Amino acid sequence: MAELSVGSSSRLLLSVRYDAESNKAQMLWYDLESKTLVKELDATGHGPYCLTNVPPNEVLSKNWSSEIVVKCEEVTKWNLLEEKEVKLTKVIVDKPTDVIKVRNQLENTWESHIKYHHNWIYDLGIIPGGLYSKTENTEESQSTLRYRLIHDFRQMEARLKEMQIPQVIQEILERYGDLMDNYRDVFNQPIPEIRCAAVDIETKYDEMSFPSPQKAEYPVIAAAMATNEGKDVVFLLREQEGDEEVVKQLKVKGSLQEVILRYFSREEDLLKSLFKELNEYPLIFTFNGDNFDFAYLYHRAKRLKIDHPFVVRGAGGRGGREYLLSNAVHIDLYHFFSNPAIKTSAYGNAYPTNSLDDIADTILGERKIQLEGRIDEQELDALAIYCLNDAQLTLQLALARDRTALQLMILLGRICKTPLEDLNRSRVSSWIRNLLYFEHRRKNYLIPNQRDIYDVIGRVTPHQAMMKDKKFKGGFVVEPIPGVHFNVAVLDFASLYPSIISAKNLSYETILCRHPECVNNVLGDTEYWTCTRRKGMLSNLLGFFRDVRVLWFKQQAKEKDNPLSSLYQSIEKSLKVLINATYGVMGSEFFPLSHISIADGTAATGRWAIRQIIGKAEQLGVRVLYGDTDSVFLESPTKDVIETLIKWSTEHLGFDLELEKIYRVCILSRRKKNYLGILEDGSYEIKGLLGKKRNTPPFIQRAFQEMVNILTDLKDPTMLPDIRERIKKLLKSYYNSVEKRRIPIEELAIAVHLTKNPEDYEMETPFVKVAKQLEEKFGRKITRGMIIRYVRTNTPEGSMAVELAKVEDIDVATYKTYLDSTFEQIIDVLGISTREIHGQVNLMQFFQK
DNA sequence: ACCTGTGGCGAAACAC
DNA sequence: GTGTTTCGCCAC
Repeated sequence: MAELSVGSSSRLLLSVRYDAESNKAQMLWYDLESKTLVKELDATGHGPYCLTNVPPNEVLSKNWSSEIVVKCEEVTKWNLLEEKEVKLTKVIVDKPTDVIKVRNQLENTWESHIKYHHNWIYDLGIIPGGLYSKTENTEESQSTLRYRLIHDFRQMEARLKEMQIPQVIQEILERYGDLMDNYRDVFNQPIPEIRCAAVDIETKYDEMSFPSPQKAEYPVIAAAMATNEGKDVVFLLREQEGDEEVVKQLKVKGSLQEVILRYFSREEDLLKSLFKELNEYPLIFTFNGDNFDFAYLYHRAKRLKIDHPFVVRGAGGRGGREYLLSNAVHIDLYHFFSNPAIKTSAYGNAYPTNSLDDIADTILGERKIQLEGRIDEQELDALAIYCLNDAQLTLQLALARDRTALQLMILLGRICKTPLEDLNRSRVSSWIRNLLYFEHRRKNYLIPNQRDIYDVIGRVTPHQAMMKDKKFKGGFVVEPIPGVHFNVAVLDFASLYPSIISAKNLSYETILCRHPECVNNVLGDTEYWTCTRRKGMLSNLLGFFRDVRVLWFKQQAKEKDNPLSSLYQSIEKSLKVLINATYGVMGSEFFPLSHISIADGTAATGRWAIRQIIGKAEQLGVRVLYGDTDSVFLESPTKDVIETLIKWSTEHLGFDLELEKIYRVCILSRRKKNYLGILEDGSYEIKGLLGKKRNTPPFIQRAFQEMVNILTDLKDPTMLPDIRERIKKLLKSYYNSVEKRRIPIEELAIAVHLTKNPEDYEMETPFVKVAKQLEEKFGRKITRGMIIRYVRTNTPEGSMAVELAKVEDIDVATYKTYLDSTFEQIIDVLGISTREIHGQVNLMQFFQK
């Protein structure tokens, strides 16, 4: 990254907040020269406001309880829904909370629900995470920001010239000229090195319960700070001796590391020293700091009556509080890594739980240190190593693989105009909302209330009778043709839903529009139509993101010698996250800029498209064996057929169909969303089958794996009898092991991820019973997010926690039925019955005799 | 205050 | 007994 040119007078906008003390928006800059945090208050005189259709004099003549209305201004906005200019009153108030008071007094208000610091960003057109430099001209600084975005797309432009094939980009530029102009600043700014640190603490605790951050009744015994400057500090409580700082070589992760150890006899001094050190770094990472470490430190400091560096935001409750730092930006990586959009789109759902241990294992290949005995009874060195290791893992999570996580956060922040502090704590719907709000403000469009959208479009009844607790119908799943199929081609539509939204011009202001001529522009065979007169904002943005990602960033990211490769990989991933989530948020009742018809119409068009392909394939004489939402599985199609289908799709449907893969062997059971596909090179894909699920006992997973290994030898139908015999033999030995109780307890464990606290379940399932048993027996609080491991037993309760059960307790019959159902999904297709394995003859053999 | 969606399978409890 | 509901986990 060093070669990227950024002047030393540049600053990176780490975050924007509302500062209650000054009643102003506050910028938190990272100064590239001094490498420190610089705070700056808004100097443009911007104030909180909302819009209303009540005329200014009427607003002013209302009997406001105090001096909350500063002034009223007439403003003109474009109403996208109504397609007309509207004159509104901008009611400017003193404090952000006054907006609520105004909203409660006036019948119609707009934009009153937007957080003040977000509103400030939209109004000033600021890019959070962007690189800025101070402007020379201070004349204009009274009313505008004193910074200018650094335009640094020289690299990209040079590259375009060098390649001499800018046609693709040229096409994008022409189609999305306005967006391209506005987003290339966002896409082409480098991400400079930022000084940062990660923090972790340990406390004393009670026999019975996990330390409560709100009570903070036990002393902090250790804190560790790992930095990206090679400086690691551990703060330790050592009551008997005097305070001391030593530099010591400690063995962390198998290697000797130089660590600064600070010993304190008083906890107050430990905390003061930690807080002072926290001030030295502009960017601080924690793993679960909002829910534990920083919450604990905050309450502990209050209890001990010492100054603390925290700024607490949020009301508490289920959403929890946010513990910001007054002189740094606090990023809680737990929020980021547990965010479903990040988890699935950026990390491919790779980590099994959202614990530091599992995420570190998946991303870094390293785990937490396993301690023997209680944390608060360790030798001081062992405690220091344990605590420091957690802090180092946290830092590595943010910085590993070319700073992937940090880059993703900064880029998503830039694209979605969301400050880092908010981005890392909020979900994808907030990001997309902020992005769309910013675009509205940029174009002077009125941001509608959700009610306005429903008033104008009307309350359509989603397309067909719905299943209960579903708002609309989703994808179409083809009834599979069970059997062992050879040479199966899988064709699928490239990002179908985003393509539909883009190609069919779906957006809240274009769907079911009121122009008479648009009524004929229907979506597939649905009742919906979209506008032919104007381009929808959502559709345009999504199309732009998709095209620029596929045509530019994905291509460029592949080139290893490209200095922008790492940045472009992160941009490509950021765009993927947003593209993948857009259809989902459109179907969410909480998303303010949506109407149910957008999601319903998208899914309906998807069903139409896949049915068209199925019809065409059959017309070409090819059997469709299976398909799900955007894919079709074709039985031994010729190259010609595949090419014809792909061409036909582009020409007649307007969607790109692709040959995804060819399975040498594809085993389809009678179940949907369950199959095994073996590719030409012998690698395979298991989808949906029980043998792959995380809550299947390990020994069954292993047995299933062995069966799959046998199946990968399968090349043609003549080999089936041999394969059958090998599988029968394998399964018999597994049933035998279960019967003889030769499987270790650990291998029999069923692992279930709790989605609620045990007391909140309506049904007393085995895992709920076990969770409650564990709470009673060990006095350990079991909470949502934890994993319960249990085995099925002969005891009256029917199940037992793994750590309590013995081999004799195991209910052999239950495990045999588990084996049955896991294997039945594959073997009945092969012509083997479970009864046959159990030593009984099946019907076919009976008649053959 | 916060929150992407629907379709589908299997285990087990619950309702009758 | 059966049918329905709740729950977790997965496909897309």
